[in-house]
Amino acid sequence: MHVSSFIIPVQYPFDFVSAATAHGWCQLAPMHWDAETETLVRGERLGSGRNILFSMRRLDEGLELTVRHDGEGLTEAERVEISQKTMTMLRLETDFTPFYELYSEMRGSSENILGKGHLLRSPTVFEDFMKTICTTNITWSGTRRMIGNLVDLLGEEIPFSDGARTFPSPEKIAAAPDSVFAACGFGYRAEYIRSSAQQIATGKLDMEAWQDESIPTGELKKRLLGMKGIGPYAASTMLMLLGRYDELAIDSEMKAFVIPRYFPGKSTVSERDIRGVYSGWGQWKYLAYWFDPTPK
DNA sequence: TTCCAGGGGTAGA
DNA sequence: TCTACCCATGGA
Repeated sequence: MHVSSFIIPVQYPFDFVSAATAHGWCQLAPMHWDAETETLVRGERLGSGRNILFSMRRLDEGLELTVRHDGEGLTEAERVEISQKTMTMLRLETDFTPFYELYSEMRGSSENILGKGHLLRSPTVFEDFMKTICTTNITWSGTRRMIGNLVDLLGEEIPFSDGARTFPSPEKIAAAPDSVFAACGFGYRAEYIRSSAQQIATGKLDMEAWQDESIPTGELKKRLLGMKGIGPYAASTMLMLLGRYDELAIDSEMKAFVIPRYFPGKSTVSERDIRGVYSGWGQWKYLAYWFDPTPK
């Protein structure tokens, strides 16, 4: 086993712990958050064909990446690939300054928000899509179970990693037998997962192209809603993961947050009223909700 | 047993 | 555009 370690520069303020843990993605395989060491760990298959386990940790001089792998030392291309995946996962290239400025304007100070906003995402749009499908109409424990099963049953083994695996490719998921889908416990979501993986595996769909910032949000939303299994909630969640924060993903969780704070005494509130709560936040509505400090 | 979860597809108005 | 009904699965 080899352990390689290197540092990638980070522009501060950047709140790494917030980025890694502010939403539940760090609890979904093949990601793992070690709270004690404040380290984010993930299994990954590199373009070179090598399967690695890498972890990231904050240092004053930047983000330290530690990579476990077999065979020879990492090539320069592999280091670049790991760095790029890290940048994607933590949105290190996004400038949240306009959000902090608006936050300061709306709430009087940006002290509590500086460095936050980098909600963790997967290295690929495909992985986030699979995970988003598995958050619909199910408890969070169910989401974790389904994704954990998917990674255990179809992900590739990583040497010297204590059983860690990679997230399976679209091809692997598309080709998996029904028995594996049943064992994952997807329920009726199985056909959505299978068909989207097949569209990618057969080259009919390039989901990674959705990262293109020149696509208008409205157009992106239309494409998302055209996918089986993606409705208003899932489309808005995907838009957030794609770095578009102007839509709210209204689900039972958001209602449970908003109603006692903004509509005390009411048992139900229309989606229109919920949108009204964050209507003044322009391009940053989702983050305004996510980092809303309003007490109950 | 029934209800429902970080909803969505479909049919019918 | 809106509503009723159905959808697998597991936990409460």
